[in-house]
Formats: sequence, structure tokens, C-alpha cells
Amino acid sequence: MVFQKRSSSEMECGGGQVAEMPRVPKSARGKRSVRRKEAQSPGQMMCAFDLLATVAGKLLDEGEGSLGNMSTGAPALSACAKDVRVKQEQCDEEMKHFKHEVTDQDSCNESAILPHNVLQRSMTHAPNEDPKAKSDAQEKESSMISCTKAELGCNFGVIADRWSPESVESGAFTGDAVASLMPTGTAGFHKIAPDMYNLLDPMDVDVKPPPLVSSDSTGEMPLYGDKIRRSISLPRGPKGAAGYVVDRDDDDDKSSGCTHPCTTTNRDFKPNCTAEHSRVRKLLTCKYRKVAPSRMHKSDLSYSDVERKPSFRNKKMHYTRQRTQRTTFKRRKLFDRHAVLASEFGRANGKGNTKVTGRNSHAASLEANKGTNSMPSNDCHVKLRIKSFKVPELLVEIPESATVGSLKKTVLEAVTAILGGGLRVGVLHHGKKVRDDSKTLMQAGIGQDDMLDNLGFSLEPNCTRNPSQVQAPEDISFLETIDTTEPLARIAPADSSSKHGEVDVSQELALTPLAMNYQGSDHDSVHSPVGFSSPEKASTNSRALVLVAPADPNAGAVVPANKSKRSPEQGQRRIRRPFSVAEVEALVLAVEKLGTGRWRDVKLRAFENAKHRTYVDLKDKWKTLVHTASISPQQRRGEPVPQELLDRVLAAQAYWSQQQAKLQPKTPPLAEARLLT
DNA sequence: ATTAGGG
DNA sequence: CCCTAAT
Repeated sequence: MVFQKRSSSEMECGGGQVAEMPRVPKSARGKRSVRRKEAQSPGQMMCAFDLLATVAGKLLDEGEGSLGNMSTGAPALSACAKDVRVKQEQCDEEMKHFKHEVTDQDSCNESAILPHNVLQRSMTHAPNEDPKAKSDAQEKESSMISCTKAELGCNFGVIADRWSPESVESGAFTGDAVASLMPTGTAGFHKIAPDMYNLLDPMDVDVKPPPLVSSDSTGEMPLYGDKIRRSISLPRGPKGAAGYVVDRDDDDDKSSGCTHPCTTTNRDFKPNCTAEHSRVRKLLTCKYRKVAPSRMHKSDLSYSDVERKPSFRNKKMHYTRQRTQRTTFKRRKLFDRHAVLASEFGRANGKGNTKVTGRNSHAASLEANKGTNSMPSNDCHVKLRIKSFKVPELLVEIPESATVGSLKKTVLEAVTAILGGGLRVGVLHHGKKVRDDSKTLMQAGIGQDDMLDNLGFSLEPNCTRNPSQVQAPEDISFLETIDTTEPLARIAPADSSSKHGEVDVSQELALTPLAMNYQGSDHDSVHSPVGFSSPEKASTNSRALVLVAPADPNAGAVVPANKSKRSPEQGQRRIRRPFSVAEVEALVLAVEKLGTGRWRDVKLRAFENAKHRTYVDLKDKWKTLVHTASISPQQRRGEPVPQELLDRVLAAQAYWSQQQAKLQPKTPPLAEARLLT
């Protein structure tokens, strides 16, 4: 069972160059696994802020070409001696592997066996001997790769825009990016593009347009301008493409931008909008469905709660329960989640994304004169002015052909729907939530004097929570929300809620498409992987616009209100970041070469720059891929993975399993013998 | 820090 | 994805 191993090996270590590379002792290996803990330093969870900080830092640190490179694309986050070392090491390892495996592999007809041999076709065979030629080849590869990335990432231009130093520094990711996103700025890459396509998705080439990669990937494929990653594969010339490396650090953030929700036909999520649901719900649900079908899968939904669940996810019981519930309350959760999402965003927005928000802030300004309703005589009327209310996240889908006017109308409808029944107002006084509705303003101590400064209003999602939980949503840290520092993604419901157990607060952001990226602060955190890799079906006619308005999760925008501290929800579950097809591709490629059981290497090889993908994640992903490949297509959920890749997954899995078995011929043989006997 | 598995 | 146990 040799399948394409050979090619892989060649690709990576093909040239004689590799052999010469110094071996790097394992001990010397750089430790770059990214740990969640790292990001969890008190008060700061890995989130938008971190991301921004990171990015900014890099830009600054690498000040060098960053700017220069900007034009080309993303800041070269990696590119360093370190990388070199690693690469060498990898090559080295690969060589070993190669030597190990090559034998039979040679005998094997790669083209026949490997599906992805298609890829190879596109690659030129590099001259093996001639050094010069070799280097040329490398260059070529580099180009190709960059191209690939370009193609993959739907929008280089966009990324570049977003990553412009200025924007980073200012912390404002302009919404403009969105516009720019659309056009895939692969200007110079077209020539190669075709090949790349093949590379990526041989099967679909004909049908698929340029963006092979999911939006998600887009982000990730930063364009490393000059600094194109010379990944391991590069060193050798020939089939360079093979060494596709997924660099998505910021991945999401960047990525998020690009995509159109390719409404891939994938399985549509079918929410059952029943009468019981509030208008809002219906609206939302339906919208979602239209907008981000892929996201609406059960899995997504289901995860939502779990993921976002408050800290206590400790117990298994808890988990189990949650899961059960997921199933049971899918629909409802969806809604709830929705609400929650909105809130989260709101919170985030509330904080600091002023700038960022630009486009996002579709805050509805409401001028409210809340007088103590005409009370008789002695009662003084209190005049309140609410500068603005922020509306929770809204998802709006509208055809590109639609007019601006219709867009406005659509948004209005969405807003109206939400206001109509999806929200309720919370009142804060001196930072404290005023719960007793029966109290008079006077009793509550709300007077004209300091009122403006101490009174705040918030919009709260008025969703139905888990029945079991009596607690009102409001209980959830109402005030806390305001903390500016809070990276929204992380926001978690107050402890209380968690205690009560299942608060449905699922805050998964996954649903949010495009816009998210620009959420200033929250940047990193969430952006859902908007993309889908299937460029193919991207329904062109309708794009989804996501309006993420700042709404406050638990507390909406509060006028003055104080900014209280936020509970350090430290143990937040990492946000779910579905693997894009591009990532899967990279993973498969890496595993084909390295085998299973070497996740750290796989990580280094293909996801070195994807800080959020740990080797454990990769291992898990492989696990799921194997499973996915084993089940019927109808059973699969989420963004569909090309069958071609799945086939490769199975092939690789089988191959490596066998290899592993060979190494440990304990009982297997015996068993067979017994049977035979 | 990694790997392997179960949840 | 998380968590744990075993390396």
C-alpha cells in the first residue's frame, strides 16, 4: 500500500539539497506549540486584543519589511532563522521517512494511486542536480505557493488592506475591507493559478472558480510577499506545491473578511420555524439559514452552548448533559444563541471598538424621553436622554443586485423585529442594575441631578433560557458587560448562570459571517470562519451582510453606566474554528508525509503559523476526518470536505496504520496464524 | 512537551 | 474541543 508516499517524499526532500541539511536534534527543536494558557494571562484572554497586539507587535518588530511586504499581502509573521531550522529539521525527518519508504514507493505508480497526483501534474519537475536550476525551481515554487495562497485566500487585497500598519495601530479595521474583499486580488498570479487549482482541488477544478479556499482559509493565507514561506517543501524544487503550509495566525480575523458565505449548498440547516417562536426568532432563523447555511449545522449549534458555556464545564456530567440538551433543544438553542451572540457583540463593541465599528455599528439611536409618565402634581418628571442603543447582531441577507434602499429596508426590518420582541431593556443606576420594576424612579434614587451620569440603559436579549434555569438572563452580569477590556469573544455569562447549570447561553460566534472581522477588539476571537472552501457553489447572487451591531450581551450599550469589572472568566472554552478545506488539505498533505503520530511535526510543517491550531487540534481533526471519511456523505456535517481529500485521509490512515502495525508485530501475526490454523 | 484516547 | 494519563 504505498500510495503516493513517494511523491510526497520527493516533493519535500527531492533535491539532493535536503540531504545536506544539518540535522537538528530533537532537543533543539523550537517549541512553538501554542498554548492556550499563554493567552490566558489574567485579564487577557486570547482574543481580539491579543490578536491585535500580536499583529501590531509583529508589524512593529518586523518593522522591516512589514510595511514593504504589506503590499504583497500579509505581514510575514514567520520567516526567520527559526523557521529555517525547523524546516531543515523537517526536511531531515522527511528524508528519513523518504528513505524509509521510498523503496516500495518507487515501484508504485503514483499517478494511479493518488488522487492528488493531479497536483503533481501541475508541478514542474525540478532539476535535481543543477544547483542553479534548483534554486530557480525553488523560486518558482515560491511563486507558486504564493499564488496558491493568493488563490486560496480569496482576497489578498483585502487582507493587505486590513493589515496595513495604520489600521493595526489604530486598531481600526476599516470596514472598507469588506468591499475590497470581494475582488480577488490575485493580479499577478493568474498565470499560475490554474495549476494551483488543480493542486487544491483537482476534482472540482472545472467547476470551481478561483477561491478554492474557504473564506476561512483566506485569512490564513497571508501573503507572504517576499517572505514567502519557504516551507520545507520549498527547498526542493519540484513539486513544491505539495508543501502547502497553512499559515493562519490570525486566521480568523483576516479570513473572516473574505468570504461570501458561499452559500454552499451544503446541507441546509433547516430550522423549523414554528409559530411558537417569536417573530424575531423566525426572522433570525430564517435569515441564518439563508445567510450562513453551512454554519447552521447541528454541530454548530450544538457546540455553541458547550463552547460558550461558562466556566464550569468541568464535569463530564455537565458535558453529557449539555450534549443531550443540544439535541433536544436544538432549535431553541439556536435562537438563544442568537440572542447571546448579539449580546456578546454588543459588549465587545461597547467597549472599544468605536473605531472599528464604523461599518458595524448599526446602532440605532433612539431618543427617548422617558419622563416619569405624567404623574400628577408633585412628581417631578425625569428627563432622560438615551444617546443611542445598540442593536444586537443582525444578519441580513440581500442580493448584490439589491438597491441600497432595499438594504436599508431589510436592515430596518431586522432591527424592528428584534426590537419588537427580542429585546428588553435593562436599567442601570450607578452601575447597578435596577431590577425591581415596581419601584418608582424616586425610590430607586433616580433623580434628575446625577441621572444622566449614573443612569444607563441596556438592551438585553429577551430570549428564553433554559427552562431549568429560573434565573433571568439579566442576572447574568448585567453590568459587567461594560468592561472595556473584555474581549468579547470570551464573554461568558455570569457565574450564576453557569451554576444554574445550563444556561443556554451559547455564545458561539460562529454564525457571524463577514463583518465580524472588523470588530475591533474582538478581532481575533471570533470571526467565524466564514469561509467555505467550496468556491464552487458560491451562490453569487446573494451575499450575506452581517451587521454586527454592538449590542450588549447582557447589557447592551449603556449610556453612562459605570464600567464595572468583569469577571475573569478564565477558563473559557476556545472558540470553535472549523477547519477549512484548505487546512484540511494541508493537514492531509502533512500526514501523508509524516504519518499519524507525529502531530507536533505536522503542526510545524503545515500549521506552524496557525497559532490556534495545536498539535492536539490537528490530531483531533485527523480523527474526525477519518471518521468523516468513513461515513456516508449524508451523514457529514459542516463544511463539506472534498471527497478527494477524504479518500486521501483514508488511504493515509490505512497506510500509516499498517506501518505502525509492522513496527509492532506483537500479536497480529499470531492471530492470523491462529485463525489459519 | 507530546502522544494517545475517551468524552 | 476538552481532559487525562502516560510518556
